[in-house]
Amino acid sequence: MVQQVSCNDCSLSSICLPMAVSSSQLGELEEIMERGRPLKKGEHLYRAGDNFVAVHAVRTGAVKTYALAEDGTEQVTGFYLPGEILGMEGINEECHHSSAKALDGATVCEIPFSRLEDLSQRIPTLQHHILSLMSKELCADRAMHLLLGKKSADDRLAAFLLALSARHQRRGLSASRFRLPMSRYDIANYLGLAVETVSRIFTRFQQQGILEVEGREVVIRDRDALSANGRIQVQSA
Amino acid sequence: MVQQVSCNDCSLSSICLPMAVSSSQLGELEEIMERGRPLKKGEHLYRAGDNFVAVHAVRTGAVKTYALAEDGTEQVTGFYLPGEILGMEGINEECHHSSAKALDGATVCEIPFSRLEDLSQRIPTLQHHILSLMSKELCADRAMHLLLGKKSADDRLAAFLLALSARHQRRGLSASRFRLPMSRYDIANYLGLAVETVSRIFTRFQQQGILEVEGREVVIRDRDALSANGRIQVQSA
DNA sequence: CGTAACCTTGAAGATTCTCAATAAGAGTGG
DNA sequence: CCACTCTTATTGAGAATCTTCAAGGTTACG
Repeated sequence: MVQQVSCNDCSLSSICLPMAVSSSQLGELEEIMERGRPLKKGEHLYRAGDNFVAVHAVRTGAVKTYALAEDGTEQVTGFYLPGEILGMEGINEECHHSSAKALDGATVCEIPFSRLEDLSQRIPTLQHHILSLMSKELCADRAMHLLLGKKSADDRLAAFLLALSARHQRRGLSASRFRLPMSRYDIANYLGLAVETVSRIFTRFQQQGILEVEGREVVIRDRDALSANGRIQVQSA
Repeated sequence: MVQQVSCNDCSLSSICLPMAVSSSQLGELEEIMERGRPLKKGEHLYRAGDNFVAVHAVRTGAVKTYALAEDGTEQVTGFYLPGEILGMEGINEECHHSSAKALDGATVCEIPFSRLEDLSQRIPTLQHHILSLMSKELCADRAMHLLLGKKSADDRLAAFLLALSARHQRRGLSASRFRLPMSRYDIANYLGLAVETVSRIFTRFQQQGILEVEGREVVIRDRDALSANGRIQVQSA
């Protein structure tokens, strides 16, 4: 039932793992990964506590990762779009520390980690790419730390939308018009805000002509104004 | 001027990079690293924008990392204690995305990254250890995301102190009595709070008999009460 | 010993949250 | 295909945590 599409035929190959290996070595990578595993909306890719055996590349759809606080409340820790790799937080301890769940439907490629490690041992560019990927996640986490620690609700939502926009563009899609794969609840949760706050800001951004919003469809009409959130914290005196 | 102390003689070897290599391979690791570089209080180890050439292991003292927002305000993103490795967020892009500065005095070992990568290519356990280290940082970042997104000021400070306590214990030091290497300002900044808030909570924790605080000296008197912050968010109905 | 950085405490103010109610949408089953 | 329900989204008003502003006190260090 799993579609055995070659990485070569995948539109994401240029931004996904294959970008790190030469075409002659691609076969080795393809050999270890299981491609095209389909997930229904809400289905788990893995749960916190599961044995860590593989990292995953999103092929279609979107996936969110989340952790549960001691009191059972959920904290969304990330959203993953096509071409992006998730699950690397499990390497240490060999079990997952968060859960991953499909938003809408999704398909993912599964890459057994121990075999990926072996392969990295033989392919320096692959080793470097994996370190690089993790480093990029660290950078994103630091940016998130700043966002949550210092920025207003407006700034957080603006930054979130701009980041999504950039990730769409990376895939060759429109940077100014896209569909949010996640609910307002997930956005709010991710940004450390209440749903109501997020909803109000969407409304206000629309009134200000910064966005056009219709449900989960978003059009960025004034990118500069959106970027201004967060930049002009204090008008230089 | 640089002390050439062998990793073998370093009390941190069991929790630092050497733990990932066999004693026969330790020489190779020691060969590439520069040991014991001393830093004065406030001195930078690297700055955002610097070329990324090496990761650093703290040997003595403490180091903080921080990023600057567009408006120039600082966001402290981490504190690093002896035996801990910092700087890996620079791998991607080959330049540092944050700055690192010594709190009090500190000494650090510098490990040129390209040579560490080469070495990892030949020593599987080292490769795994580095991935593991980064994975651990990712986990910590996710925990931070939860802390900043969902937890009260009390919970944040409590979690911070407990984490510090655990890191002290890991080095064989007292888990209940230690000195904070950073200022209230840095703590507040790191936790996304105002200094005044942190100061007030220290005072209150002391009044409640949870802590004894005298300047930067802290004694944890009631660990359970401290852990309770964050656990008992909602008393189960 | 003086200056500067750091820390504490109080009171007012603000952003964001919670509570509450309504509306819109998606999925389900008769 | 429509009624029903559950989830998702929007909007308003009051409440709360935390921040900002202000001032005094303490510690560190040249």
